[in-house]
Amino acid sequence: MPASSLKVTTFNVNGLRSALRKGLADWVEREAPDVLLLQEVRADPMPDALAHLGYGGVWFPAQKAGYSGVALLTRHEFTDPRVGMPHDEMDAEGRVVSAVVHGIRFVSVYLPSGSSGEVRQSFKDRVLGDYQAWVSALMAEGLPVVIGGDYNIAHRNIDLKNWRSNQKNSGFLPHEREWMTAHLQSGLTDCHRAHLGEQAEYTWWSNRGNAYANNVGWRIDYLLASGLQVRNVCVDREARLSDHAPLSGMIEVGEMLFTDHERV
Amino acid sequence: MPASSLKVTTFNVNGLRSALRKGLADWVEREAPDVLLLQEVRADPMPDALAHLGYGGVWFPAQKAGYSGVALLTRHEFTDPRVGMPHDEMDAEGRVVSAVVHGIRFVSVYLPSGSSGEVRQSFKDRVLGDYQAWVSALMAEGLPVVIGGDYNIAHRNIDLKNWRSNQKNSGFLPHEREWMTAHLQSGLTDCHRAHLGEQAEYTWWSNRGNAYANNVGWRIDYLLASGLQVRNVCVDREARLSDHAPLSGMIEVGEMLFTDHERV
DNA sequence: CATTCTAAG
DNA sequence: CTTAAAATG
Repeated sequence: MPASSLKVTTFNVNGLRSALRKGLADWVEREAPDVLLLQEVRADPMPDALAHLGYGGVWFPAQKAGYSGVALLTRHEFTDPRVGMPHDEMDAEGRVVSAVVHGIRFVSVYLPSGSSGEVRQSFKDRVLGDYQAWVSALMAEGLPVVIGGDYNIAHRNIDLKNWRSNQKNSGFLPHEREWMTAHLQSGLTDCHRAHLGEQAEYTWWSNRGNAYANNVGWRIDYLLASGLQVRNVCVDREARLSDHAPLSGMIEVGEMLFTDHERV
Repeated sequence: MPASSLKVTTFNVNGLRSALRKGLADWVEREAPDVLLLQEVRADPMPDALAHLGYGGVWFPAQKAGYSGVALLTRHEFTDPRVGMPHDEMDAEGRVVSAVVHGIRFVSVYLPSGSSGEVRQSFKDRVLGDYQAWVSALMAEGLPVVIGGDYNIAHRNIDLKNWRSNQKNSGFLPHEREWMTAHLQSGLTDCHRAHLGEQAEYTWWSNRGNAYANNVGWRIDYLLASGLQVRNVCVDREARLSDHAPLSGMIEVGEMLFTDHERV
């Protein structure tokens, strides 16, 4: 067996059942990610959803039915699954899950939206600090880390179509952008941005108006990495399985990390 | 102009907006009822819905949005529109509307369902007495009366597929059936039954299971008449615009009742 | 099981 | 605009 690689996909499915109705299973079969990080599952755990393609994993639903919820699915063996982080409010909403696959800690995260009003914005602001601390502690454990998720923050002007008119809107507030800068400076590479250079590419388009047709989008989904490189990062804008697009990348892995029965 | 007739249709649309999406306007254009009695409109008044076909009329929505609501639409002039009856609970739910067309008082009525539990069954039972008194008073006014509506009661064994297993279910309870017998004996003809003889024909099929395909239905929608005859009563089982079928009949009317500008 | 409303995004 | 749930039938 030659030196191999792991494909990782992060995807806010906006309702796993909805995405499945639209053909998510075919997409997953075609794209065959080794690790699939899902956000906004909006359902109780569905271990059977992609089991026929060999995927198992960790589910972390919100307490409230039909709301939020994340999952980490993989065709490989995984260890040390963890759900939540030390933040009661956040954990009630099923927003972080992680596990180790081939010596890499993968994280699926769905940071809160603040767009529905002050209450949720201040919740989001409170979460950001605790999440940063949690990620720093995770990185300090020594394993390489790959985070995929919906941060509900566009980092820079090139990360949304209309940055000028959105400077007072949640998701592009100055303090959110500064938090994102600090988050990356804490030791994470924004793999998608690294791959794009200064080009614009979005991962989410509002359902309202003709945002998708006019490519009036935001880049709020990220693949972040610490201690390894993610190459070939790409957005599948054509998937149309959600209001977000799947974001994928390749991780180079030495052959010694694989065992035969895991690679079918 | 020869002696003419009025076509009347009663139809529980289970959401007027839904029925319009499924082609109600085409159905109305094709069938061209002179008077259209609607139940379960489940929307605020929609005077524009069938205006392009010449229909205007009286709307009586429930106070609660998206719930219940009746209407009486006609291509003719109408007088003395009335909404509700003296029953606060009933009137809050938009369940009776009437108007006079060509000297005939038409009524659109949607009697409550009792199937969701005791509270609603006892509401239904209370309504039945007051509704009977209201209809008797209406008939005493002297005009011929045509009532079209969803009574949520199957009268006799032949009025539902599985009468044996439904004897303890709301809609076929002994006291409801007795009420219906008394209602008819108060001076109303069950025009559909009169037309059918002892044949079975249903007007509603549950959405659950394969009730429609297996014709496991109930006859709970009625055309009732006092002081005139309704002929050619027919159910359009094929319409598929609702879980109910439209029920129509013809009323013979002397030519002197028509004025030219009303017949386009 | 289908409709509409609500909360949320 | 879309999802999913809740209430209602």
